[in-house]
Amino acid sequence: MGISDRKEREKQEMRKLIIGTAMDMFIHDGYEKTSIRNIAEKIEYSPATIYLYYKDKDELLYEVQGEAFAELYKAFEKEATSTDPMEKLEQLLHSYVKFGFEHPDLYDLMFILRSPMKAVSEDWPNCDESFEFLLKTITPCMHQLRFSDPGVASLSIWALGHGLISLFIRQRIKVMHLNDEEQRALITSTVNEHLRLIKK
Amino acid sequence: MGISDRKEREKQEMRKLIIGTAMDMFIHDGYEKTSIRNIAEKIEYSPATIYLYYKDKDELLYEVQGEAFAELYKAFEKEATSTDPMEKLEQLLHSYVKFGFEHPDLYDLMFILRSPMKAVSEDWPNCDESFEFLLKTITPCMHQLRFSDPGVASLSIWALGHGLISLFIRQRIKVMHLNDEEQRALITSTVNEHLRLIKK
DNA sequence: TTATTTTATAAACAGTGTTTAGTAAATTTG
DNA sequence: CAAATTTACTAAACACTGTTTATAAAATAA
Repeated sequence: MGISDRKEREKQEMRKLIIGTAMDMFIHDGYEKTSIRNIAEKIEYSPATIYLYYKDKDELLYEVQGEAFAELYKAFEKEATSTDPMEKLEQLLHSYVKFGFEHPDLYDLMFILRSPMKAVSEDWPNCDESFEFLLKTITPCMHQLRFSDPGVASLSIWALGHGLISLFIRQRIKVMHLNDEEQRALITSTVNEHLRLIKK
Repeated sequence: MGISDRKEREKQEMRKLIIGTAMDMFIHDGYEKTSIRNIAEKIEYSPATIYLYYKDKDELLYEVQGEAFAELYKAFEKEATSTDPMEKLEQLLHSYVKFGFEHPDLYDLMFILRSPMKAVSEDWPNCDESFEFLLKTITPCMHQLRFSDPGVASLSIWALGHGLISLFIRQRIKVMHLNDEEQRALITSTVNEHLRLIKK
């Protein structure tokens, strides 16, 4: 069965080539502005070929989201390393916001873009891990936090971070009449204030 | 000048017909799924006619956003009426979240959708008023809040509310494995907790 | 009534996601 | 090895999209 092994390998390589290229183009030009035809052109295949490996553009987004969630998790592992539970929680939130600042297009496609149908009906690939990281970081902090419920605590922290980044990325903070640098500084201040407020 | 008066009046009526229809369709089917052709068909004009009254689809969104921001402001005026500053602030945040729950498609187009170019270069119509409402509600509360800066205070409250609603609307809270009703309840709890935390 | 301006549209352009029918190459079978 | 079959790929088409242009009809001005 050497031939079917190689064929399977080649199939997986082709899939990797497609989503790798898709991810690059999503980051550079955004999801909506990246067309199947553009992706096909870059990998020097016909547009129809992509449909032999992926059901539709939605599935392409779904797969790229999986890669992106894995990258976020890696950032968490690298940056939220403190042995002190509270400090680790602070590092985690800062890591999340930093990810949004440094990879706005990835963040967009992970948390702002309309969910692909596959993600709604099934599960998000590598997304649970990141949320688990938050939950497991919060748990040992609960006695030092002004929350009684871990669900409320985690959602409060996540929503604040997400709210700040998504308002920034989609340029809604414009109503505050600040320039880019001032906006980033204000967001960082607000994150720090929130971390202060939730502490007992 | 009676004729040009009537013409101006007719022009404004046509504009109202177009954005009124556009708004209805944006709410029912969403911005992306509503096409200029669909709008034209509904008002029984050719697609090209719409371009005599509005520059492009972006401008249509910009105008509808204006209407939507005005509606949000009206909701604020109706629901945040307390004479007690702190209570008024609580009413305001609850009004904001309620607006998101009750008009998810409007909320989407106001705060989540990519900004129209016109809104980036110029100003958002009727958006400043709503943010001003928040600022003016917060100002007399400052001495009772655990914030020193009104900018941080207003952004913290806005970002939390927006974070919760946008994660809900774009179905990201799915990772917490709760049903729709549980999600709404958790969001309301988190709002109440935040209001408790920011108080001195 | 004629000339001019205004208003509306049919048709086209360049793009999109996706499907279908057909071809050429690789593999399996006799 | 040759024939049959499966696999991999693509050209072309379908049904859309936002937008522009050239043209016709209606309303107004001269």
